[in-house]
Amino acid sequence: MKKRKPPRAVTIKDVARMAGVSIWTVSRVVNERDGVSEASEARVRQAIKALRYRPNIMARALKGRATQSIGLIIPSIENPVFPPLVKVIENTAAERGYSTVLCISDGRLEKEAQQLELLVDKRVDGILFNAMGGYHEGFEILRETGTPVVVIGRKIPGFETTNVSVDNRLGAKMAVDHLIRTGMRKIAVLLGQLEASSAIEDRFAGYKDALATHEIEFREERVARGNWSFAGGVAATNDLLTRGVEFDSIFASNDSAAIGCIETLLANGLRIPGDISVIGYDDAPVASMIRPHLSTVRAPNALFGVQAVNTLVKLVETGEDAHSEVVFEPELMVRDSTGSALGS
Amino acid sequence: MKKRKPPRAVTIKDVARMAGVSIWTVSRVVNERDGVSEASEARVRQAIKALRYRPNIMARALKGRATQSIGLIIPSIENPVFPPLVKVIENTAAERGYSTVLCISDGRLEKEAQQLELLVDKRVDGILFNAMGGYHEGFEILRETGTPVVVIGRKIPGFETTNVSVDNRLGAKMAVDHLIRTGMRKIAVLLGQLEASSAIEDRFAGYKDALATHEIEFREERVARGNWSFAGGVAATNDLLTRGVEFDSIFASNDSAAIGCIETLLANGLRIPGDISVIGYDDAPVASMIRPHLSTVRAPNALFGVQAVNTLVKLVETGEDAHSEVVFEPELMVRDSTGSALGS
DNA sequence: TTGTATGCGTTATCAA
DNA sequence: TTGATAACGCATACAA
Repeated sequence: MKKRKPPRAVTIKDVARMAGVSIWTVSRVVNERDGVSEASEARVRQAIKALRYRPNIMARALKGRATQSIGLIIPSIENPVFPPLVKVIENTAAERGYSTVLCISDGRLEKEAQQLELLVDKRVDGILFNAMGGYHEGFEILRETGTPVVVIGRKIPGFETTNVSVDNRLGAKMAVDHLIRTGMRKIAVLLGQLEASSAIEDRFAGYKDALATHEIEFREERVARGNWSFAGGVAATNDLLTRGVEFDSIFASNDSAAIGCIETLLANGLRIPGDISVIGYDDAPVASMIRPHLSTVRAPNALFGVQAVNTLVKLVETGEDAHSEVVFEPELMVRDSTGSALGS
Repeated sequence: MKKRKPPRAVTIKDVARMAGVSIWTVSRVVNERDGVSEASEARVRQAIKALRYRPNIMARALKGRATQSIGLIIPSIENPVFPPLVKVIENTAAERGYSTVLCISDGRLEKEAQQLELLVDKRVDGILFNAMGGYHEGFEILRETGTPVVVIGRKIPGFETTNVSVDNRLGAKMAVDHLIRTGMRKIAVLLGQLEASSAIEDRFAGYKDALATHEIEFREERVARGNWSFAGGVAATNDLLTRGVEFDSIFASNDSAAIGCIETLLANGLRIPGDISVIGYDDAPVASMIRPHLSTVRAPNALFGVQAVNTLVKLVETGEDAHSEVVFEPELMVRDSTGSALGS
């Protein structure tokens, strides 16, 4: 069992010694600040290369400078909306010179709080927080330590921060409006568990908005709740079916559930959209992979992620404490799981 | 533009002062080492709580102790195999007390090297490296600095490390064997781009193995290459179709491509598995969401991720430099896109 | 233009 | 059982 050779020991001192200058000079060169003669600079650079010197980020951070890393908290990575978001965030952050510490909260409030604390301890320069929407007293650590945070995807009621979100309520209304435009009237809705995420309730509200706009009566029996997942969609649809609820279309509040829903309807011999129209939410990549191609609502994830990172970086680098808010509008994606608009 | 209040300033000194002891005592208490009287300990704990003291990890790291974080490099997060892997890795790492710095390499060798360097600079305690399989001289930084690394998913030829991988060649052979057992003989294969990943070539080799075992002639014309993605699957299948190649089944070397393939076949009026059998690889969640449910090969991702983290943590904590190797066996998942076995 | 000395928050050494 | 003090590697105020 040979041991690894001890971790690198070449410090700024070694470079200074080799270049025959003081550490002050080396420091200036490394940080690309002027005040160093060209001759010295050249010698320092040479020494740096020869010694393969790399500055110790810990020591820098200890001196009060930034760690050049941000934290990212998301509830899940298996929900297909998140991978594209994570990708664009990691990418944008990297371009801006920050690395990304990933935390997955499983949508549990205490875990969110605990991860927030962890990230603060790790001295990340800022945090991108895709919260479930609930408030936890542990969140106050952000205030106490002054750690910049941008809450993404939705807002946390009662906890004022900078926000970058998508209008879930509007998106849901757009989806249901579309169903109504294609002649549907008996519209069932698939929701996630009550306590899961505030986004769910926003989408529920949008559903009701659409109904109200078109003066369609809301019926509690047309609401089915399950997990926000494929299995949840299957279960909720079966529930609808076995309860003998009358419906001509379904608004599933996320794509995974919508796909489970479609699967179940097809398994029951129903045609889509012939017998039942189905519309999802999120426009996950799968949406255009399944048959029939799923009509859905797209959140502008790329824009969204870039905006979130840029907003956070601005907060970090200016040291400001402004509570701005950006709300993106979703976009309706009409594909094959819903009929075409009537008349009009 | 109000500025944020300056970051927390409560240090070990403040605690010592408040508790009326020296920093030595506080340090011992914080690190749960003995040699402190109960009376002192109680006072210190009280002060810690009152002051909301939290140790500065940077200072600790500077003193040579670990950063309690690991780096994770993956080529993509949008390929559906990775989210479950990332999840289990983040989770296991967190349980072991490590946070995860995520880097997405886009499958580019230079980016892999650059991210390796970044992670080393960030002083992560170890790196989980899902490499594309190619070698880059930048990898040597791991050697130079003695940073523990576990290469996961596949091996890097010519770069000896600790490895946790899945036998891609065997998995591919299992898939094609299954096709053959169900009576198929004219088996086409969908591959990713040549330079993309060594896993692709391993799976290609497994395909040839199966053919050879059953004394079926290998025909170059039955090979189609595209991106390892839905779009790639569509393109490759169209290629096969327009070239008029004869085939009774397709082995798509990943699930996304398989789904693109199925989409294309169905769009061309072919029945699955009636006319053409299709088998994928990876058992991504989508595999069981589409119709027909996709037969595929599953890599034991959960086990795999746990094993990878544990192996890395062991390397980190023991300081050993052993080059072990663990190879997991894949599992055949027979679903509805292939026929049932004949005779036997 | 360059060097010296100090401090950042910890842990570890060595006395007391 | 404790305390004072020296590193750790770097940035910087102050001197030269």
